[in-house]
Amino acid sequence: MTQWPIKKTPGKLLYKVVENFLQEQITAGELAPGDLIPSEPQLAEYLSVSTGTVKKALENLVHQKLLYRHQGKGTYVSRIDFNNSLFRFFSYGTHSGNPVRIRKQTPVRELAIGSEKICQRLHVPTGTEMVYIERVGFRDDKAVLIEQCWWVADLVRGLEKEEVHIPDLLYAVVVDQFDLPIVRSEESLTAEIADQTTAASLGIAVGEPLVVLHRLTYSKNNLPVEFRITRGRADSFSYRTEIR
Amino acid sequence: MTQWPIKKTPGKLLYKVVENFLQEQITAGELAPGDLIPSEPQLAEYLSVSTGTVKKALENLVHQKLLYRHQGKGTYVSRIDFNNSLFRFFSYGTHSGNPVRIRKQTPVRELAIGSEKICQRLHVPTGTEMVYIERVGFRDDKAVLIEQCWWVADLVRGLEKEEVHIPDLLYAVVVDQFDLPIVRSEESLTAEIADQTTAASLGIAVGEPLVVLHRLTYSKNNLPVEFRITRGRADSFSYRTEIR
DNA sequence: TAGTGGTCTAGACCACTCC
DNA sequence: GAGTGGTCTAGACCACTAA
Repeated sequence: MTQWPIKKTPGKLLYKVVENFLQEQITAGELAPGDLIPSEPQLAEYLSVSTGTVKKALENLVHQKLLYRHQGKGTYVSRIDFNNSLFRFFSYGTHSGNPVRIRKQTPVRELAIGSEKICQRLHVPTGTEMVYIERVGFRDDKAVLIEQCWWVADLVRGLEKEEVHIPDLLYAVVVDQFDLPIVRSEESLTAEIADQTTAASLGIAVGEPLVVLHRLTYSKNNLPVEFRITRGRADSFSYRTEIR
Repeated sequence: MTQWPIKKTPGKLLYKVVENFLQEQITAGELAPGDLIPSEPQLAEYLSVSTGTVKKALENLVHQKLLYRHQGKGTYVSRIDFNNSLFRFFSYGTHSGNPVRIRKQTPVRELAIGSEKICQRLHVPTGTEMVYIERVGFRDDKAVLIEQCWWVADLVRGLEKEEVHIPDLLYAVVVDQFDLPIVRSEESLTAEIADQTTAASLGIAVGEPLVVLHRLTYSKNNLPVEFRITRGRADSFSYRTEIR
């Protein structure tokens, strides 16, 4: 974080002012995921408020998962955690609820022109060039899910090339090799039945139920960078919540 | 709340002691949904801690949605809110995201013996008597979802009778007529394809995708009282979240 | 007007981390 | 030992609600 512009209170809540200030720094990319932010007394000094007010603001941001804190170390900007994806509710065999490792292959990676629908999702003009990636997830050598990913090509030039190794977590490459910080994702879940090609890839019958996850991933400044559709067998999916 | 046993600090966090104390009062039913609890200074006095500590405990419980507060009035025990059900992500026609009113009919209500599976879910011996209720949900005179409900018969004697009017929210009857407070529910979501009977009831083809919701509802003292399976058309369901 | 929760401050003391 | 966040206290002041 370059410099800390001192905000004063107009008629707003002080702790909200502190929250908004930090939130803007984060979404704008001034504070990047993993960064250490100034300590409570420092923030209090800079912003001319008491440490109690800073503490309240930080507690709220921690609750929103934008920050995390370590006693004795400091306060850090959170990294996105894809373990929070709805897709971790696929168990694929064991219903124990324990996380299951899915090995991934990448049979298709190529440059392509984005369809109207895909381009709309990514907020780019229809016909924009994309890197299209298709991945298959295996558990115990059995294909259990299929991902289709569209990346805005200008942001990840060369991702389509065979030389670039893609690990299980695709986002790791993008962050490391293309300097494209991944900040957050929006997901939506629904159900479909398997069509001919999906069924063939997953080794199931046409008409079997699938759980379908749409994911739109953003970089800093709310810039959409990837749209992804993941389809998996429904028979081992269950998402749990509690109502109060 | 009858009497307030004064808790002292062993070596635990004070605000956790206050939280646990209130939480126990609530799950045990000493404090019922809708009740007004003592004020901050009163709790601080009774429990021999500062108001700041009480405030922190209450804030945590508010965040857990066990309590809610009104400035100038007081702090209350929350009532369960079924609008938080995963099922409100059915839109049935409009994808606007606005809540849509589903009118309900109750074609089947009878006493029945619970199957092994149902009884296990409700933690009662296999063969326990149940009130079985089947409901159909309509939107614009089109059947869009089907609910099957199993209630432990001993807790709702007479619910199977035609004389008992059942409104759209079944739980209202149970709370009002049978003095059975509803405290919380656990839900799990998955997908299936429509079988013969379900397809017939919903007026769709066999093999169409369904979203299936299992719900286990509890009264006070963590007593399971109802198990429910709801099936609805998948084509207008989508559940959204955000990852950070 | 009295009582409630909501905001904000000031400061003591502790536990943890790093040097 | 210095710096960090975590807990706990004490109290001032404000905004809202009710009688």
